[in-house]
Order: sequence, then structure tokens, then C-alpha cells
Amino acid sequence: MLTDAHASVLRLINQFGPLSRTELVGQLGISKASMSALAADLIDRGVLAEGEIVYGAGRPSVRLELSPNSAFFVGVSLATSPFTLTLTDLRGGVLSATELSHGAGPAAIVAEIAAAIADLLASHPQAHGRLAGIGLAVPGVVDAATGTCVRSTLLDWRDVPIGSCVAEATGFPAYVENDANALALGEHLFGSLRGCDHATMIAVGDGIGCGHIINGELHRGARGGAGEIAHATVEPGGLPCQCGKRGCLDTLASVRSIAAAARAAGLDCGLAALDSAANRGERAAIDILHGAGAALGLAIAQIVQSLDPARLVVGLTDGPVEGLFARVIRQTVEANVMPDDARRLDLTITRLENQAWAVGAASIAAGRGFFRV
Amino acid sequence: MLTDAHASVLRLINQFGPLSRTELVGQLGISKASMSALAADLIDRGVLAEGEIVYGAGRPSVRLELSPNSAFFVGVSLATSPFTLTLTDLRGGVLSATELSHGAGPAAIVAEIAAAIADLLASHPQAHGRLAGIGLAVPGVVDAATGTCVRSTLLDWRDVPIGSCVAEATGFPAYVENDANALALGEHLFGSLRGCDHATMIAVGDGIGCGHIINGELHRGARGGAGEIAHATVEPGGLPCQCGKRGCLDTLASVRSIAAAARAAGLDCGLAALDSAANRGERAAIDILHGAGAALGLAIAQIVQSLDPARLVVGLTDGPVEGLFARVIRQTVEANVMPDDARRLDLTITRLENQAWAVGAASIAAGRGFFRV
DNA sequence: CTGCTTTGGTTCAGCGAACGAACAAACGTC
DNA sequence: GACGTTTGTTCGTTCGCTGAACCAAAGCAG
Repeated sequence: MLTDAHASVLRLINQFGPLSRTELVGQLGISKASMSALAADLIDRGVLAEGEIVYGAGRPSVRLELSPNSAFFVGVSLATSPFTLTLTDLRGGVLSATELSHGAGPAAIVAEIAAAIADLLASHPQAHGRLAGIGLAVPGVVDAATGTCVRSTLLDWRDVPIGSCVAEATGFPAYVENDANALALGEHLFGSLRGCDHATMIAVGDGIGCGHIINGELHRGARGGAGEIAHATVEPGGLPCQCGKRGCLDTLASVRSIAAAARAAGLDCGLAALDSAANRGERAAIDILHGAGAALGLAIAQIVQSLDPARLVVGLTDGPVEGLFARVIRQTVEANVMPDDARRLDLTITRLENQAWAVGAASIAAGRGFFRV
Repeated sequence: MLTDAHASVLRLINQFGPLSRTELVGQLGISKASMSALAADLIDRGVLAEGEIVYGAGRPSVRLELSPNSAFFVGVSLATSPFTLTLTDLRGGVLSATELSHGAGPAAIVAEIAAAIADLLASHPQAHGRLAGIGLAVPGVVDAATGTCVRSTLLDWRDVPIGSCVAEATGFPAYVENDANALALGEHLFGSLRGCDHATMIAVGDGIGCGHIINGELHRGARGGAGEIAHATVEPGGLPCQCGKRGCLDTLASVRSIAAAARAAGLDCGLAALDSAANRGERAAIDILHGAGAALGLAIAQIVQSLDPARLVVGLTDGPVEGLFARVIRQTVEANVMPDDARRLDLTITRLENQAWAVGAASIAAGRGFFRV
């Protein structure tokens, strides 16, 4: 197995790209002797390979790079509709993405995952014997240590040991994580949060999900309930939410709620159409998008004040990333964060592809098996 | 120096009280051989001592306990008025607490600290040669790694390397931390958050401070700005705050703001008096306390939703811990946290003694030098 | 072309922290 | 008093890491 020292080498190379042994020695603070042995070992296992040779004064240095084909990971998203399944390599590259039927119970899902993986292995011979694990992104509260879904309203699950079921059915190690957490880890390892040790990822889709990277690690909270900002109250006494409370962020800023408000106002309910209407000056559209953006911006500002992340990414599954909604989010964050910090927060609003969830799920497996995140 | 293994032994004994070697082996997952050597070493250094002998079946076990007199720490609070300075032992026990003059510039403060420590050592011979470090709790943004205060509006400081100044003037290692963080770490090591790896401490005094313990460690954020909930917006468009924004938590729930609101309503401005007035049914008093409690409760609910702490302690420097203010805080938290989580959050509202800040500061030194927190 | 300098990377003996296994210690029990 | 049980120590070994010496591969000066 890989030691912690091995993992830190892989983390650094994944973060900064190919590095020479000497550069790694400088970053890790270990001796040249140890580094030499570590590199030899990792090359021996096929995880690293010698790449570009850099000429300077003295002996040229050899960059070490990740061998993408040394390990593969399957990611399953139960957070999207339909469920999706991807095969990725050690560098986060996507080799294949398929859809599963939005199946009935856990047993049917497990069977379908097993069948899909068998298909994948048949069509991707390079992955044979090198599938290192399966990651599962589940919408709801998850006990990552035991791989069980404690509670999911969307799936109508309660204490489902989905991890061990998948591991048993497939013969590969399976890891379970909350959907937003999987997304955050995926971005941390391979995406827009790469290398950022204090970051927050917020996904705005039908619902709103949030995952925090703290000190380079996923923050799950005391009972796996961290990041549940969808049901943070942003408007006391506001609209009733399905969770039983009132004025939750979810009732104001989720794509579902925005669409519902648009329908109630007699407007086309797509986010893009709504943004166009707002651009044409339609009052109702402006009000809806403004309300949603202000609510989300306020929630983000509170996160920034409380956690002080270096970077925060908002992923939108729908609508323009430069529209009124996004503009109001930015403005509200800037207006509600202490000036000194606001200038330093790196806030990105980007499009969130459907595939990102499954890639995030796969990165959970990569993180546990290789990068120790 | 102490290794990480040494520190984990000390952490466990500090958390659970005296433990036998065999119990420690079970908790730490190390071998009996290693544990035996570790214990011998720590006893040799005088940090641990053999205590109670427990008889059962087989050979009796010997509980190992912390020797309180093996190390002492000085804590300086620049967050209280006047500044305070305490001497504590390895178990967090307070041997002495003195007041410093609320001095002028950094240089004067450093000189006064050095003088106070010289006095302390003279009057406490048992601490001679065993003073392990000095902790400084500073109101404002702090770079804990370098021991500098980046910015403090209260002290009117900017980039003051107070840590190295104190270290140089006294000859002892000095550690600097934000005041609320120091308080949180103090409670984590020796107080009401002892042994709780996911916890939040909120101090309500003239201002409002907040420190998070995440994964057993202090969470400082990307730039030391974590926990700044005082200036989180809880009432968009509310009263103007000295920070330049509007509707900050500070403008509603700090003791200063409550007193100001009471004065404006023509009431006695002490929190205890206000609570009595509310009990007598005085409308204005009820409104003020209700508004303050609701604002703080809402902010707490948002923290709980985002971070999922196992325990959360609110420390009040003033007023009754069972009064209307506290009641409304509890109610608001319960009403604004998702039901499943609310039942599991351990929320305590307690009195915060002035001395706690300096004890927290001392615990920073204990944490760095001994417990590795 | 030949050595010298500079930097990158490897080899090797040694140290220290961890381990398993065997052993010694100190009780209750029959 | 022999025996089982549990606690704690001792001993030899392994393993990861280290510094120091060494080898390798370039540029560069003469």
C-alpha cells in the first residue's frame, strides 16, 4: 500500500503538474535520499513516470508526472436524474460517461451499477485490473466512514449500507459521500478548486448543495450534516419550505423555486428565458432573479464571514453565468462581507455540467485510494 | 522535544482523565511496547505520573495522570479591559490572575508583560524553569504562524509582530492568536468543549466573537479571518455598523448594542436590569432582548447548518444565562435548524468570566507546546 | 578537447521509532 | 499453592528517514 509520504508526492504533482525530484524535496521538506526511494517506488508501481527533461545549469532535471493509465475510478451520481456513471483516470480525465435508469430501490441500483461496470471493463481493456475503486455521490446525509446513507429524502432512503452493497456486488472498494461533498472534492482534486486548501463549492440546481474544503480536507461535520445551507434561513417568516421551516435559502434561490416563482408570475420558467426577460426590463423577472441572487449572496457572505475561504465557486446547472442572477450574487456578497476580506475572496460563478457530479464521485475513490484527501 | 506520539498520549489523558497504559494502547492503536516506552519517557520528563491503582482480575492497572506542576503557561488577554494576565498549569488550573494597565502602544504593553512575568516567577517558585510559553489573545485578525497582529481596530494596530516582541523581551516562546480563537481553544482543552472535535464557541460581550474547532483543531481560515460572525449580515438594510455595512449581528446582539438600544428607549442599560424589566412585562425591554436573541439565534442556526458542530457554547459576559435573551436564542436556533440536526446539537449558554480570555490565551501556549492542537 | 563548476539524483551506513513475541509482575480463584 | 488472567517490560527486528559521500550529466573556460 501507499504510505502517507507516497500520497503527498502524488498530491503535489496533481496540484502543480510535473515536478522534478529536487522540486519535490523542496516542497515536502524531506531528504533527497527519501525522495529518491519514493520516486523509484512510485515509478516501479507504474503510478509515476519520468517525463520532460529540463535543461539549465548543471545536470538536467527530470520531471515526474502522473501516469494517467495506472489507475481508474468509477463514479456514480445518484444526485442527478437520470443517475450517471463515469470512468475516470488518475488525472481526473473522463473516459466514459453513461446514464443509468433512475431505478427503483437500492438493490436494483446496485445491480445496475455492477452491470454497467462489467460493460465498462469489457470496453476499456486498459482499465483491466486497474480499477481502484468506486465512488458514490448520494443526495442526503451520509456516514462516510461506514459507507451508509443515513437519510435521503430524494431517494427515500434511511440507513442504506449502499457502500458495502456495491463493494460486495462488484468486488471493488466502494466509497460513499454526500453529493455536494463529492462535487467539492472533485473540484479540489481536478477542477476549479485545485490546490486550494480553504474553499467552498456551492451547487445551484433543482436544490442547493454546498461542500467545504477545510485545511485541504473535506469537512463533513460532527454527523455528516455540514454544508446544508439549502435549509439555512435567509428570510425569517418567508415562504414555507418542504423541510417544515420557513424562508430557507432553498425556497428562494434553487432553480426549482425560481421556476415556480416564474410560473406563478405567468412567465416562461427557464432560467435563460427569465434572464432575457429581465434584460428586456420585465419587472417580474427582475424581481424574481434579484430576490434569488440576493438570498444566495447573503448566504455566501455569511459563509465567508464564518469560514474565510480563499476561493468560492458557485456552479449553476441552468441559466447564464453572466446574467442578472450571477450579477446580483456578486453584488450582494461584496456588500455583505467585511471590506478587507471581500477584496481577497476569489468568487467564481460557473456552469455546472451534469457530468461533474459523477466525476466528483469518482474523485472520492481517487482521494481515498491515492491522494489521501 | 515531544514527538507526535507523546502529544497524543497527553491529549487523551487531558481529555478523559487518568488512563492506564493498556487503555491508552486501545485508544491510540499502538503496540504495548511503544506505549511502555512512551510512558517511561513522559514520566522521566516529569509530565506524567503514576496515580491510582485499579484492582480487577489479573494484575492491577496503574492510571497515568498529568503532573500539573511539570509545566506552566502565561496567558495575556488584550481583549479585555483592563488587559489581564494569568499563570496556569498543565491541567489548565489558574495559579494567579493579575490586571495590566490598558496601556498605550505595543512597546509599553510588551514591557509591562515582561515585568509582570518576572513578578510571577518570583512569587511562584514552583514555576521556575518550567514556564513553557506565553499565549497572547488579540482582538483582531492575526497571523498565528508568524505571531503578528495583522489588523486590530480595537487596539489600533496594523502588522504588529507582537509575538516576537514578547518572546524577545521575556526569553520565552510566545504564541499569538485571535481572542475568540484563544477562547475556543481554551474551552476545547480545559473547559466546556473538552474532547469535542467539532465545536463552536461564541462570546457575547461588548463585541461578538466566534471560534471554531474543526476536526480537533482551531479553524483559522485562509487568512486568519474565520469566525468573524459579528459582521455577518442578519438584517439586510438594518442599522449602520461601525464596519461600514448595515444590519451586522454586532449592531443587534452585542452587549454594547443592547445597552445602546436600552438607553435610547429610556431604560436602565444593564442586561440584568433589562431582563428584570422584561420579566415585569415592559414592552421595550422585551422587544430589545427579543430582537437581540433572535438575531444571534439566527446566526447560530446558520453556523449549525453550515458546519454541523456537535456542541456550541454561547458565553455571556453580562446578564442572566437563563433570562429572556438566552431563551429567545434557544428558541430561534431550534426553529431555524433542520429538525434532525436540532435534536442532536448540544447548545449551552453560560456565563463568561473575564478571566476566561487570559486562560484561553495560556491554553494556546499549552496547545502548541504540549498537546499539539 | 580537457578539465572545472554546477546542479540533479543515487548509494550507503546509521539512527530512531515502531512492532511482535516472549517474558515478568501482580493480582483473584479454586 | 498452583493456575488463569490481565498488566506492563524487555528484546530483537524491521522499516522509514537521514546526512554524507558519491556518481551523473550538463554548461563553460581555457
